[in-house]
Amino acid sequence: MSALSPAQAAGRTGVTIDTLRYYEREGLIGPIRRTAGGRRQYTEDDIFWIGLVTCLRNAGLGIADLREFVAILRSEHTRQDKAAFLRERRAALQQRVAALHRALDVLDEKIAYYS
Amino acid sequence: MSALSPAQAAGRTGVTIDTLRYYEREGLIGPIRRTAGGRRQYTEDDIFWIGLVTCLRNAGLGIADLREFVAILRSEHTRQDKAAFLRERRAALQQRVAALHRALDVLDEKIAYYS
DNA sequence: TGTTGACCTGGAGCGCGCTCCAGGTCGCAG
DNA sequence: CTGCGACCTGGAGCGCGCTCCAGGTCAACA
Repeated sequence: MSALSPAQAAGRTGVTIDTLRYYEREGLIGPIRRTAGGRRQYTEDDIFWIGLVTCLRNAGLGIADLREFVAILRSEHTRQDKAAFLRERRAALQQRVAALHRALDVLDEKIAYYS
Repeated sequence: MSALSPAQAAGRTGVTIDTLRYYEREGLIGPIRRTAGGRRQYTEDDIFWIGLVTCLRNAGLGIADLREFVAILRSEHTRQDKAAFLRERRAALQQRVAALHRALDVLDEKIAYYS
């Protein structure tokens, strides 16, 4: 069973070791399995989940958002509740996409002006 | 000539008075014209520019980005240079759009799973 | 002219999301 | 067994983007 060291996990995910520990403290990932001596051992599942979290972070979700995200997906809520929550988050992201497109339009207008 | 008080400017733009002053200090807007007594008087042009800045802020550009943006547009650079700079910024925003779409895809997958 | 409230300035404070540090532990290589 | 580097913890520090505050000024109105 492949177990990755913190350094390897960091390499695979593009996230620093400190940030990985921070995410774990904040409940965004893990808890990560430990060796007898207390060193973290990341599994492929952990790596996958970290990728998911960073994807959502890159999209602008905050730490608190992600914590709620993780908490709900892991909870005993019904599938319907989970889906509803996800759809709500999805709508929030689409708002951000809309804001981005407004900014692109502004830029395009300026570009046209200077071209 | 319509001159707006700080409170009116804030109301029109949806930005607080403190933030307006902050943006001015940082060189993102203005300098705003003053009365003999030192009070700010915002013009319609100022309001328009503030809208542009907040649009770009909402899209995720940082204060330093905006400062550079303003500096270049106001500079004596050639039209070509300005257009090139704007296109570069545009590309960066599109990267953000792409990141957002990746997150939307992730969410859609989860939604499908729970539906 | 006096009161009142919006405004002024400089600077401190704050929440977020890391990032770094000190002082100690683990575990492999020699 | 020793050395050494990767890892551990708790906590401090930092850059960003505001936000708030104290102490003072301006201007409209009674």
